[in-house]
Amino acid sequence: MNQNAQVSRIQRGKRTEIRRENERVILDAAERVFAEAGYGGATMQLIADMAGLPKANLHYYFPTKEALYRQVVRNIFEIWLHAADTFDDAPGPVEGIGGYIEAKMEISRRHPFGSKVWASEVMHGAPVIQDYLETTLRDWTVGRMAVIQRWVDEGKMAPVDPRHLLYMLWAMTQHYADFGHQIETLNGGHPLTDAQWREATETVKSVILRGIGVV
Amino acid sequence: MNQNAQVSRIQRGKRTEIRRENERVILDAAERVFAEAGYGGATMQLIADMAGLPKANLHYYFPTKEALYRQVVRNIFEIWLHAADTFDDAPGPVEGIGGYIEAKMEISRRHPFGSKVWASEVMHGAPVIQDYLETTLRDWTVGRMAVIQRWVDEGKMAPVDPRHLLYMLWAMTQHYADFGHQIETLNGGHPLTDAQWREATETVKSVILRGIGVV
DNA sequence: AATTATGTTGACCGAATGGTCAGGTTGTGG
DNA sequence: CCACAACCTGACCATTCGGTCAACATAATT
Repeated sequence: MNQNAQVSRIQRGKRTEIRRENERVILDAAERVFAEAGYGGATMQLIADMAGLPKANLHYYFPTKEALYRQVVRNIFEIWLHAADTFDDAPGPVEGIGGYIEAKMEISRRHPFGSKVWASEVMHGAPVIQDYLETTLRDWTVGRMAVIQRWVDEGKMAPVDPRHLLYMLWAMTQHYADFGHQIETLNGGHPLTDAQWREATETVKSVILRGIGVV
Repeated sequence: MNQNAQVSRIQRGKRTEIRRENERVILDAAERVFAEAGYGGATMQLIADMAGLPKANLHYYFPTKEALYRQVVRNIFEIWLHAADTFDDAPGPVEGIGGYIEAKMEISRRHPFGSKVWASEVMHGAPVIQDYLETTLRDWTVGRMAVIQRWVDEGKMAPVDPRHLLYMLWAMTQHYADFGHQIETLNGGHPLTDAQWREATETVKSVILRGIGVV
């Protein structure tokens, strides 16, 4: 019975499980190495070492360095998009934008490597995910801009350009991940504590919400 | 006489002039290539091609790739620091912070490559300019935080955490350089026009200044 | 138990990269 | 005009990198 319980919970064939686990380990290691060294600076050997696997094994699961990188970037992009769920059902800018800031700050904290990979990719001209920018991200942006514009029209917030407001939100929240090293250095070399993260989030929220004329 | 005029204006010895000019050309090309490809992705050959010089000539002026990179980063850092001159003699937050935003937005526009190199360097853990972060930047930051805190104490602005306010300013202004490609893509593939840059600057300024309780 | 499909890995390869160097050219000071 | 110094560069080298492959090990299937 013990065996059955295990099988039904996790093991749907050991093969699939091995594959799932190895892909996860490799992707985690790759995300970190790509973030710390950049695409050009990252080597398959380094990723392999961090994953605890021989290099040839990486090429068994991901045919090329670019394919591996592509998968890492797409994973981040998914997380990134879902942060906007808070936007959709919000009755007004206080909950919508305030919640979005909180969600994105949380992502910066939980996924600093992914955020850096994304930033690096965009900074280098988005060679891999240009199509995503032109389709998914574009649609997403247009949709949220419409929501913000509606709030403006309904007098729920000051008449702020929705596009640049979105850019400001992205910039500030991602800054805490992408420039985390600089922030840490200016914090005496220590990572931000729980309280400091809360402080940062609250400061951003209060300045922005007051800045768009709510509260 | 024509010869004398030229000599007195630019040529203080042709040798020094050649050196100055070549170093400038190399540094410009390097800044661009490092920004677009990252440190690891940049090659001396690529920089040489962009500078229109043979690769061996680069090594004559800059012994190693790292030395060249180091010089590029330091040049950016200098520009970056000078943007805060507006801070010093300002009577209050409207002029001080408003002027700082304008100055940094202008830098993002004029030196997009440099900004990206800086961002890349910090994102990768500042391997080259860590000492600068710990000394120059730290002192700079402490100084400006004091100015902001004084404005708060004098009741000239809302009680906003100076440190996080500075981070917000850096984040938003640099975003327009570092994520310029994303912004351009979302702008239909066209670079921001003069009017759009003004719009961006004004939006950032108005939201922030209102957000810190002035105007 | 035998056969097949999937996973594993050390050894290897061609290409590219950072850097060197010898032998040249050009400017400069005497 | 000469000699020295600064500048220039094609050819070259050692190293490293992404990627391949053959041989092997393990799991699934019949």
